Amino acid sequence: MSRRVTQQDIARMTGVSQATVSLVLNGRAEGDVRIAPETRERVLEAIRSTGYVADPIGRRLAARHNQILGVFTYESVFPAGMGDFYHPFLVGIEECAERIGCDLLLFTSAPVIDGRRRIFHQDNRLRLADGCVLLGQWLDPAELTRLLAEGQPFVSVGRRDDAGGPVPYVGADYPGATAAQVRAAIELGHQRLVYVGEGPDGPESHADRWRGFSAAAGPHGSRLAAPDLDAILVTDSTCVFVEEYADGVALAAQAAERGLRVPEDLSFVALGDPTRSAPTDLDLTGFRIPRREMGWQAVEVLAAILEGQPGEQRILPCEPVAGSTLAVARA
Amino acid sequence: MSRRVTQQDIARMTGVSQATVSLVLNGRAEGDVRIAPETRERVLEAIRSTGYVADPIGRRLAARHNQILGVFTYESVFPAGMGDFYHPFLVGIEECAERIGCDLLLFTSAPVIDGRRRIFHQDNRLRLADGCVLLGQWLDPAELTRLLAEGQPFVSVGRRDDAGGPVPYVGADYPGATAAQVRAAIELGHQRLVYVGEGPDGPESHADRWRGFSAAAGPHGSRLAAPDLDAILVTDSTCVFVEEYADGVALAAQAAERGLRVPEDLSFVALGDPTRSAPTDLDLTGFRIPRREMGWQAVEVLAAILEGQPGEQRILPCEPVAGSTLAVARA
DNA sequence: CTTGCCTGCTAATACCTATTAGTCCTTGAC
DNA sequence: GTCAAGGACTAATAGGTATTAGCAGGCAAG
Repeated sequence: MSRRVTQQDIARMTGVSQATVSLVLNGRAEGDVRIAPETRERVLEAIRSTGYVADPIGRRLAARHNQILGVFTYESVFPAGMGDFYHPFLVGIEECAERIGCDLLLFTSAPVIDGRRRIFHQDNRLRLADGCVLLGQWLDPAELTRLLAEGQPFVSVGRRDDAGGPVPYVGADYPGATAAQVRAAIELGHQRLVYVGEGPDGPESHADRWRGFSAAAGPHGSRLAAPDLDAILVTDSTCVFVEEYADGVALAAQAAERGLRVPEDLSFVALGDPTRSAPTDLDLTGFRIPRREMGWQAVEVLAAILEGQPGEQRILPCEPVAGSTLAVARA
Repeated sequence: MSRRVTQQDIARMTGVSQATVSLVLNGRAEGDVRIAPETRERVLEAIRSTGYVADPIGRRLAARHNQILGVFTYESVFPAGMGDFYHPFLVGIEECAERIGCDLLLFTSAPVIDGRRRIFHQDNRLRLADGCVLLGQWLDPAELTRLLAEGQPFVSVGRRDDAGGPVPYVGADYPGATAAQVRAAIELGHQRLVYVGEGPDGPESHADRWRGFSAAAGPHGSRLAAPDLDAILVTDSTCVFVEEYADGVALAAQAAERGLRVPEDLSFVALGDPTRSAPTDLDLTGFRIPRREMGWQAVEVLAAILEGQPGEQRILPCEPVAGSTLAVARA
């Protein structure tokens, strides 16, 4: 359990200074500082024989960066109950981090207050990482504002409204993807469309879907906050657009129970992948969120920020899913 | 983008020394060092107004620990192809880390050489964390030996053979769980049992299964390295024990194609959960690896090591799964 | 012999916090 | 008036690395 080997030790062993060891290690022999080849060899030999490796902490302290990217999630990082919705994001994040040679720090220690994690608290550890990726449906605007103000390098996965300035993000084109689905429905003859979900009252991702829906549906569209089949039937709609995949599954099942055929009597479109697990063999029409790609690109954008470039805002397209729950409107 | 606030800044603002700021922050006013309440208040006020938070790097350098646990996996941390076999371990690790207030550092940057990650390489970053959890079917014994020799605090998820000393681990009772399945089969009248897999030639987890199998089956048991149905039929066995769940699924399908009824003509027992994804509606008899619990307890053991206690070796029981592929032996 | 330049290195410092030894001041006891 | 006993701090240091300014010695040109 002997003390760890340091540059100082190597220096003493080879009769040079600690600075020389550092220089040899970093191959900084080009330019203004020179090391004689035989000295270099002696030092390298000592390093080899002791198995010395630089302490990343010291490195970080001196160099001000340490190739660590933080990942902050407002829910559990490894989702148990969320139907693995976040998993693909993490896969993308990991892949890109690996490619650029960064480690990932999961802020699991952030205390959970009122059911969600908080970034800022008395023992804020964000600075441990060079920068960080934020993941979650809803991010506290106050915390975003503060991150921005402090110049903390970060990127949000998912579009965010300005928070005292533009927020760097990699989002999905919910408005475009939603509008495309609405147009498809209209072309199939649907005259009355209903949107089920929080829409403008929800987080950005929900508001975006609603924007796309209302722009494309115009006067043909209406909205219900709760997944209530009776209320839907009252609107006399023929096509239901659900924010939450699981709501779609549940509503379709209810409709079937009442003798309505899906999709002949009532069509369903899901605006994205399931965030809650929804065991079913129903294959809802809708679109796929490019989650892995979003994770990957978020790291890409973060890396660019860390190199001094301005924070980007990217929107990625969603891939349509044909599914089996959208049909020609009933007569 | 101003420089980060340090204790020095707070000290200058309030006209005290950096040491005083540190003392106030750490509430060390008890015992031998005292701070006047009004000074304390001034400092706290400055901290509040600037939003100062301690830099974890400085902390780590000075205090020698930083509440970070490393997670090293020989494969991807977020498994894409592994059928999510590792996911439950990570869930357990995260839960326990959260409980004890630690962050998790995923060593995604470790370079992949010959298809697997290496712990030791020119830029070893293990020291970044207080200790680390090792995850993977096969861990390089040379690396384990070195970790042990260097006194690096670590815990393996999964039993490991000694590597120049006992390795701290949290493993599953594969011998016991396997033996129980064998005894169950024997009680159902099976006379010839065959084990399909690497067994003694594989990693510890496979060798353990084989040990349990051969001890319980005695002369009734034999082993085949490859999942080859013809070879199995040649042995005239009535019950097949597969190391890999996916092999069991494939073999059962082949058997069915040849007109053999499963389990009436041929029984199958899977020795653990699927490591490769195996889409099927077949519910193999066997046992469940307590993966979440193993992850959780690994962190527990690591935490104990970090507090100076000796590294433990724990073996957790596996829960039997009744399934539908084990029946009374054919006459 | 001076000047200047080059080579090969080292001393010093910065980075940020935690801890310990010690200093200065006030107050109370004798 | 002296001494002791706290109280309230601060100075100094450690911890490991990267960087920069600078120094000693040798050599060539003038």
